[in-house]
Amino acid sequence: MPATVETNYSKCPLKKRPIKFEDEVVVVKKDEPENLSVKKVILDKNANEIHTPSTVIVPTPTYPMHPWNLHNSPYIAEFYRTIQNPAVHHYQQISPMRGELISPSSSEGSLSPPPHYINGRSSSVSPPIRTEIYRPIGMRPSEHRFMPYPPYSPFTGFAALNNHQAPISPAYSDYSFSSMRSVTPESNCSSLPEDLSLKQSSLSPPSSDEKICEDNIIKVNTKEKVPPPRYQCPDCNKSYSTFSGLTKHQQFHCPAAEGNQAKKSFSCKDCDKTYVSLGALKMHIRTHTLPCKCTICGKAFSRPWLLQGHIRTHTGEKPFSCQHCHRAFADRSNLRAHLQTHSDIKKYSCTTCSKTFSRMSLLTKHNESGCPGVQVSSTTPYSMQNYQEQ
DNA sequence: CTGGGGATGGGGCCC
DNA sequence: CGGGCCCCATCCCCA
Repeated sequence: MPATVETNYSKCPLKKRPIKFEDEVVVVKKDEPENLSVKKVILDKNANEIHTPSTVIVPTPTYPMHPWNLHNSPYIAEFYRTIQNPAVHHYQQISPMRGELISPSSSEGSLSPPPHYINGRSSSVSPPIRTEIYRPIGMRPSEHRFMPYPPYSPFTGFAALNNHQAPISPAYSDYSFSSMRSVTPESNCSSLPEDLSLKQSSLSPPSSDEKICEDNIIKVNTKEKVPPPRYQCPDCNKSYSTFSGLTKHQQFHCPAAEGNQAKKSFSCKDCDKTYVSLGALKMHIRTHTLPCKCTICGKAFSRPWLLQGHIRTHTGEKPFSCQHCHRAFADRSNLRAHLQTHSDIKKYSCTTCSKTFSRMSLLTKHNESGCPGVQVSSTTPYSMQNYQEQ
């Protein structure tokens, strides 16, 4: 069967993200010859073409069952099968390209993970197409510890197993490969058997609290906790709990790295606004698309919480009340402005006549309307330097 | 004109 | 990376 490359938008839940399919893996149910239904699962031959470290999506209860939900790694695809078909536990894998059996026909049909995914990175050499069994024989779906919650990265977990190291926590919240870490095996647990596939079951990947011992019993170590990793900036030694935090710091904040790298800018195509991050630009684009619509009056807003505040104008809800006069407000900012009216010391003062104002806008008006001591130019906008905060 | 309330926009930060 | 939240700013309106 020739490899085909297909761009398919129709089944992509995100609609805009094409999925490339290259090969099919045909999986035949092995131990029930009377039921030779061939289960076709479309897999990506070369997972790293789709799963760049930044685009890996971890299975969630929301849509773990669809092979087209970008979870089309062999792992996820097999996971999809086992969950969908609780009766099917045993598989053989047949290469559709060569028509040959590519998995050992061990009675349990489980395989060790392909080296292609070791450490979550693809190797330069493409591996044979293989799939994995996650649930051991006889285990009911409800017992399946690889149910897709909490979020679990099959790449990280199996990568660790394959390296004979303690697996990564399924609950680990940072899915990026850069964040992966490993720990050495516990002393009272020997390293993993050379080939997990020869053992009775290939259990679903344990959490970081668990160790696989030689008897394949997963032991939970409640004492030993892997400390959360810190990501340190090599330039200023500031550390961050997430890799993305460090990246942001390096890109935009690190004074030591100033000038080390070109600062990226992201421009809006609908207007001339430019932003330092894609996220900021995306946020701005919402001000054009206004995706949040009020169901009562139809007015549209750029962000959900803006709509929320607007809906309060319909309902009359005022959750923010002044502790001094108990007057209630629908918006926290307006309460804050109101609180200024209770303060003897006004926050904003004119540097020229020393008159104070509760709000910046009032000081602005004061200057624009002609502070007795200042010459206001009609062409010069009011500058922040014209006032002093108290 | 001034002061204040109401409504909304947008950047930044944290999770 | 996105959502939620916070904070600041601004505009409009009214007393």
